[in-house]
Amino acid sequence: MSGEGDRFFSRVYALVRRIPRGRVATYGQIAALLGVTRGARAVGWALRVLPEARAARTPWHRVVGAGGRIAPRGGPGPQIQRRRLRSEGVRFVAGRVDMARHGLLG
DNA sequence: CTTATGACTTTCA
DNA sequence: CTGAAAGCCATAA
Repeated sequence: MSGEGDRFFSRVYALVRRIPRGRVATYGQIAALLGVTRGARAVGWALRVLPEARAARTPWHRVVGAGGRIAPRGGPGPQIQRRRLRSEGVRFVAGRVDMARHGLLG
């Protein structure tokens, strides 16, 4: 198979779209769920190039770094992400998402 | 095919 | 706790 639907990026978007409101997943977890144990950076790349059209229906803000850290990057991204998560009831502890409470297994 | 890139992660000092 | 260094991956050029 080699259609766009099989592209790694598309699979990342599809999985991110399944993250429930009020919950978060790490880049590494998403990569692992896609069968790429150490593809965290690739997941980050996928979200970095996330088309604005898809962004509207993709809860990209529910993807955080290991330990619940908001991935630092240029622009207002981090601030927006933090605000959206808080509006969903996600709790932060010491500037990091409380993974024990909002992580995939929490 | 070879390099470069980046919204990562882990390890070590 | 901080920060640097190295490892890893899918893409782009």
